[in-house]
Amino acid sequence: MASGGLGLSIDSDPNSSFLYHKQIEFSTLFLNTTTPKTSSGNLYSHKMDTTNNKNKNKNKNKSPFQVNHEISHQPFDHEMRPIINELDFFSQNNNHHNHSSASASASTSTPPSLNLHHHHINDHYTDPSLLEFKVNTSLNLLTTNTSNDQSMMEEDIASDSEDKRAKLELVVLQAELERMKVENHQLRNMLDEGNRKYNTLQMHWMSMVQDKKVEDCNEEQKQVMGGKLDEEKQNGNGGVLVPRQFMELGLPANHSDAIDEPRSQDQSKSLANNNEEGSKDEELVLDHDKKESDRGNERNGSPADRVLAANNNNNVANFSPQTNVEQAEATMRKARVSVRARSEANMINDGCQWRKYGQKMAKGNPCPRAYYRCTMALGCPVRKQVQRCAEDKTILITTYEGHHIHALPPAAMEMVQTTSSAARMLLSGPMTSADGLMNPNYLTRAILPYSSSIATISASAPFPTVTLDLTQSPNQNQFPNNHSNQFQFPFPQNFLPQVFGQTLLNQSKFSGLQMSQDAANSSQQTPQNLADTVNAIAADPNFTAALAAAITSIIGAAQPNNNNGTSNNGNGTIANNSNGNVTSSNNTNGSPKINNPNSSVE
DNA sequence: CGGCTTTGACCAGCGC
DNA sequence: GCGCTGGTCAAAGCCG
Ligand SMILES: [Zn+2]
Repeated sequence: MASGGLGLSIDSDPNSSFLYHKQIEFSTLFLNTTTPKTSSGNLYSHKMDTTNNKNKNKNKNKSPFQVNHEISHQPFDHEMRPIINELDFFSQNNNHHNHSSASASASTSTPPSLNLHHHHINDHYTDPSLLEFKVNTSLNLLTTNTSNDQSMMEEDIASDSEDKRAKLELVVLQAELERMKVENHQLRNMLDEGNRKYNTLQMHWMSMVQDKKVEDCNEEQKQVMGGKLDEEKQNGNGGVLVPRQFMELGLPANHSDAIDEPRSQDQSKSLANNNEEGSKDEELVLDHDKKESDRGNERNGSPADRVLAANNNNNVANFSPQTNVEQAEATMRKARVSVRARSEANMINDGCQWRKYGQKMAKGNPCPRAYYRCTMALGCPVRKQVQRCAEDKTILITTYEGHHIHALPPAAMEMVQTTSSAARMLLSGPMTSADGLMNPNYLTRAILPYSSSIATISASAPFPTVTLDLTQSPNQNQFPNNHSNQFQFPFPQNFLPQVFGQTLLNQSKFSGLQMSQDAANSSQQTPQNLADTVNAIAADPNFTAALAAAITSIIGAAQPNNNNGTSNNGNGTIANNSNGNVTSSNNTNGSPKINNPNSSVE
């Protein structure tokens, strides 16, 4: 609506913004005025005369050079009118040369004096003296009230033209404002794009470095406990399926795949940072015995527990020196995936068969919490808790824990993929180093693209938990108070991620499920190792801190407001609405299948 | 009768 | 040590 709307083609270049145009003109102007006796300097003086009487009067009393110099600086201060004149001038020139139609419209609406001057300038462009003379003449005509009718008419025309110009300027400014907005938006997009690419490269680099480090660690571990590894392999091959799984869980050395490397690195890193390595190892062993083995030894009632006990005993007997493995195992078994979904039914149909083994009244929730155990395979250690949300009883919260030892039906796969995507995004998502180091209850958040799911991950010990919220739209503002902590972040595809991915739920063990994000690593890694590593990673504050530091270094520049070191709550949230780099295969539709089991949660 | 649910009891962890 | 809470067990009962 701006250019040409009033018959004047102010901006000859529709793609360029007004301000940019102005700046370019300014630079040209300044350069010209710094050079004495240049024709362009007089040109500006002349242009001022045509539009500004005050300047025109001033110009009369000054030498051409002074006038030119003074006026040339006015646009730099605040006055926009000279700028437009200048633009107008050049646009007319451009129009003359490039756009005959536009120049025609401009000439029709331009006062005769303007055209006259313009032509004079063009005609005598190379003669400063003549030009100056013309300028003075023009001044007299416009500013002095002579009895010349023609001068009166020109004055009226000039006043009319000023009104038009004022309107035109307003319109032009508005248009330019719009252009600026659009351009600003485009620049932002470019910046985001650049940041995203940079992040991806950074993540890739980190993963490569990490892999290399962990390979070294694995080699060392193999040298230390080579015999035990063979023993472990024998158990895994000849034993029952269930024990083998747990052996895999706790035995990264069995698989020198890259997936084990992050954990080893993390732990080696943590150990290196800890001066009390020996005592820490002992604590880890004891803790593991207490938490896992003792339970199994004392409770041999259920087959699952017997399996747990057997595995724990094996692990302890075989790998008590290998605290890394045990720590990872203990951590992994505690990793959880929580799914929130609206359901009138009492349980989400996740494709598995469950047997209820307990029910308790949870604190702060009038609805009881039901405990289920997977019965699809004998000894499957997977358990889940089902509970209705206290605030909204239509929301069913299902929390999974453990890893299936059997193939899963398609219905379960959907849940797996959805949750995996969420976990992958969350793990690969950013967090500040401060969050990772200072806040044990680190929480991040992601909005799954192409789905109405919002996922959060809490790395709080001892249960790293991924929460997939299927009840809300990503558009909803769930954390109005945390906008300052939210920023876009693209998820790298090849970082650890694919990892967590399969993981916490790990429903895909032995199922041959391929993550959509099949990086070369994932194809080489066993799902169990993925799960193992992911859980260890999620629970390892050192790793999360390192990851956070790296990511923060990237994001910090783009998001200065992101408080790296001043996060004062443990729930600093990070929102991701990136829809670019996450190749999520999840087809979540926000309405998981519901069945009507006999069990009752309420 | 087998599988499942119900439900009270038990245990461990944690904070005071 | 005590109480609270979460998690689990297992006997009893229900159901197809
Ligand atoms: Zn299972």
